[in-house]
Parts: sequence; C-alpha cells; structure tokens
Amino acid sequence: MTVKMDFDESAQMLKALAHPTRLHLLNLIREKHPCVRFMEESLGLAQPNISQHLSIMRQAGIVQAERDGNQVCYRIKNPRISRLLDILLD
Amino acid sequence: MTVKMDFDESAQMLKALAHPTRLHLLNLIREKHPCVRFMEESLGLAQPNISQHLSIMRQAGIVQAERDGNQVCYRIKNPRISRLLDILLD
DNA sequence: TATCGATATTCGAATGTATGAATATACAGA
DNA sequence: TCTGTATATTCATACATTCGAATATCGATA
Repeated sequence: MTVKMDFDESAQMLKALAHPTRLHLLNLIREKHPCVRFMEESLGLAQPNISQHLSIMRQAGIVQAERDGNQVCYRIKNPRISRLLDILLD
Repeated sequence: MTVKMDFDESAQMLKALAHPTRLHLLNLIREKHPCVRFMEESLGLAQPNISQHLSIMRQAGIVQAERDGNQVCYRIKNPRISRLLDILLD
C-alpha cells in the first residue's frame, strides 16, 4: 500500500522531468539560478511555453520560484532531484 | 546540438520510467530477476498489460529479456538505470 | 494611478499514451 | 505433430500532454 504510493509519487515526479525542454531548463537552473527571461533567450523558445514547463515543474515540487524585483528566478527545490540530474546529464 | 540530443535521449528514457506500474516492475526486476508470470502474480495485473509495459522498457533499453525454457525473465540492462532507481525507490 | 516589462494562465487543436479485449507466437512435453 | 502454458502483439477507445495564440497578472517606476 505505502509502497504502491511511492511508485505513484515517483512516477509523477519522473513525468514532470520527462521532457527535453524541461531537462534543458533544469540544466540551466541547477547551474545558474536564472530568471525566465534568461531561460527564454538561452533556449530560444516562446515565453508562454517556457512558463508552462516551469509551472509543471513547480507543481511537481521540482523547482522553486523566487521573485527578484521585476523578475522571477528559479532554483532546484529538491536535493533528490539534483542527484537524479547528476546521473542523467553528466 | 549534441547537448540538445542528450536532453532528448534522457527525456525518452525518463518517459519510459514514468509510470507507476513500470516502476513497480523495475523494483521487482532489480531484486529478483523474475519471469513474466511472477510479475503478473506479484502485481495482480493482466498479462497483456504487463507485457506491454515490459515492451516499452525493452525498447527504451532499460531492461533486457532472457528466455529460460518456457519462460522469459527480465533484468536491468543499463547500470545508469540502477543508480536512478536507487535514488528514486530507496 | 497609468504604463511598461516580465511572467503566468487559459483555451483549443493536434498528438501521444494507457488499457482491455482479442489474437498471435514460442517453446516444452506428450 | 498436437496440446498446453507462457509471453507478445494488435487494435480501438479513453484519456493526457504539448504548444501556439490570446489574455491576464504582478511589480516597478514615471
């Protein structure tokens, strides 16, 4: 029962990671703690699209937003995620 | 370019992991090197459904099938996957 | 408070994924 | 070779995800 629960939670987290754009964003976020504008230029994608992906990762507890005046910057929220990214992207 | 490629590949691998049934199967597979019949009974799901999930993971290079007489047993193919599962499921 | 730049949300169409039901294939043993 | 057990594949339908376009919100500054 509890075990099954874990699979559900883990699967949901993985689903939120399982998109090339989101991995690309995470790779930026873990290195640079960037604001949305910066991510937009780095990836060359439309702002709403980036915001949508960030929203998915926020809801999944993967990243955390921090307002800095006019802008919003992101960081990795969960240390477990950092470890996963190390394995995935290095 | 190559970097973008990596995100694509990693995302595809994650997509193949991102399902509770598949995580449950992988948890069995990494511990017991089981055949399909065993997984079927352990999870209490229909055989075609299990086979479908195994097929997805085979195609993604996550698991490897080995025929043993009448049965087919599975094992984790990629050591990177083992490390991911350690982080995810422990 | 009006405006502007930055970010977020909503909606709809296209595409992708999950699952049950039916069926096919593979191998072992009679 | 026929039968039975184990596993894989196909198909159809329901459901979820993706992305662009349009629009809304938020905070800073004039």
